[in-house]
Amino acid sequence: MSKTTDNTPDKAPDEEASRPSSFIHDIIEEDRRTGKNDGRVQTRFPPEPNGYLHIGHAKSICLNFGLALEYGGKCNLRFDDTNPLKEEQEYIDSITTDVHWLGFDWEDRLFYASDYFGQLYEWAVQLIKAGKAYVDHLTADEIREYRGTLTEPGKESPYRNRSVEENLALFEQMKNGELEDGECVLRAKIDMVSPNLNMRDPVMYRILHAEHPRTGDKWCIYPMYDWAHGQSDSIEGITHSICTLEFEDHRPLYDWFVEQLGIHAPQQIEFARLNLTHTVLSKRRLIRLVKEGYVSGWDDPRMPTISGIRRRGYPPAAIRDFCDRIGVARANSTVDIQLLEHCVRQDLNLHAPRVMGVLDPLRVVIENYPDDLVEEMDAINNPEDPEMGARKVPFSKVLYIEREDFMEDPPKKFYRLAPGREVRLRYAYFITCTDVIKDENGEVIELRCTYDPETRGGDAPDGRRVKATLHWVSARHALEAEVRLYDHLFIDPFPAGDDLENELNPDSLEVLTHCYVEPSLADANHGDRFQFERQGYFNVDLDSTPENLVFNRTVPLRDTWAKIQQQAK
RNA sequence: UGGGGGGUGGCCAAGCGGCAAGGCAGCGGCCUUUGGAGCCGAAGAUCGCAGGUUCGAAUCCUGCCCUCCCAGCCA
Repeated sequence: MSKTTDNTPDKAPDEEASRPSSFIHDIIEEDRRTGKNDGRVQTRFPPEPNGYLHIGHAKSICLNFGLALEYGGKCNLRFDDTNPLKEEQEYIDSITTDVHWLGFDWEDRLFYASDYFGQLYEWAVQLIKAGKAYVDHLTADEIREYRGTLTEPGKESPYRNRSVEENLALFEQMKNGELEDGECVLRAKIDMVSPNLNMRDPVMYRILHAEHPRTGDKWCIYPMYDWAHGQSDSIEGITHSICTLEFEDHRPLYDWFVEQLGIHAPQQIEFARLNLTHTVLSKRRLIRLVKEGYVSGWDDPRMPTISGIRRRGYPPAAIRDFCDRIGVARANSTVDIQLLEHCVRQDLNLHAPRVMGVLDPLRVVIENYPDDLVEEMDAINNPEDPEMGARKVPFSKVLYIEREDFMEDPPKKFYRLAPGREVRLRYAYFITCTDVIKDENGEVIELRCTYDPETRGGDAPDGRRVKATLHWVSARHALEAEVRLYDHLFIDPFPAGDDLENELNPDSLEVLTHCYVEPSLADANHGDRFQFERQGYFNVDLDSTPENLVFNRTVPLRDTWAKIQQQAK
């Protein structure tokens, strides 16, 4: 993969910079101190290929790959593909794309749980021989009944004490496809009265005559998560197997299998998954949004999916920064989405070239400007980074400015253009509004202004000041564009995400047409990110063509004027 | 009313017995050819509650309250 500044995580161990601290770092550092695993750090990111990755996964990805980077270890990418009924190649492809996009590289360590089906089968036979596993012919319903409840102990299956020979023969039949789906399962023989339901003889294998994306029809028995995951970790020499809190109750089982087999024992460590305000991050709800058409797809720029935020224009470095800042802990929490937006702005402020674009155009005619003159004004590409250079922006007699930058009868604190008032056009001239033209409905359709030739570039030789600087675009030279404005998907900061009809923000998407942008944007490519001065950060959408430019508003600039207006209410 | 977790300013989160970091949000001000950015400043915490141990407790002990997870042949 290509390594660019934009896409390379900076986690090299350094002395002074404040290293992230968390209970996981503490565990790892203690392990290194005591020489556990020879001081090695090996992690993995283990997605199930049954959906698209979202910002919550990014937290796990940054954590796992980040720890490996910090401690000179390795992080594998492993697909947990043990359920052919739900998994598809499409998801595998999107996941690898997304992890790479986030800036992480698993080199030659791309693995699949299905790589280990053979080994898992042998180990299962080993457990059967040790009297630690048995084939159970109870139906699914019966197994549930026998499992007991949270407060009542379970009871043992009548098949629990079959002989080793019988179990071996039956398991062989399961593997050979001689039995029907659901006819029986292989179970671990542990403890039916354990207060931890996971220990009440958990199912290890079920029969599924299903085509697997990678192993095809080679297998008709598939391992359950608990049986596959820890053993896969062990095979790969994982030292710290990091997962989310809901697997905490599975840890005793994870440890039990590894101990019975006498194989390398990774340490499972659980952390709290990410929740974000104004959105949902559960796979089920995200699927509904897509399948029921509330959004245009998995990559709709309003979606919290990696593909969605990528299309929206969020830089991967901003996501990484966000993941560093939210920390890792065991307390369930919901992070304010404003922190994510802050990280996006901070990255884009430094890296996005500035351009001018008018979203809601108001025509301005400079009456004392020569009819056919065109001047090329010098504009700085990024005041935060001189290395980004400068460009020329054409100026002429007829311009467009932002409609909201003019008020006929301005309130107190409104510094922008008004009748008789002088303001600066960015990188161009001071202009003064001399007349307001309206249509028959009284709506302002054009402004007449004069300019001061002495102020070329934006400074007055006599030292006089103006209170506002407006962005603008030359009417003759401007490119027409469509601009899509986005807002939070859900109105409520803590949506249940079930009653979509009422919970979704009806204004989460606003499409603006007939916007005008400066001509330099003609060569912009898909994904290119810009700051439209005074408005926000935008990128070129996938739908954009040279004939029909389309921009997404990634995130607006902070807007203190809007705040003042709010306070006035 | 079984088991396993968690409760530190509005939101995250450090802290690991010596006297509550930091970030986001919010609030002032400075600066500014983006009302952006940047800079400066102030404010904000009975550390879930109640006891106890200790010279000293957010940190240790006890009890209580609240909250999250678990009864898939999903992961």
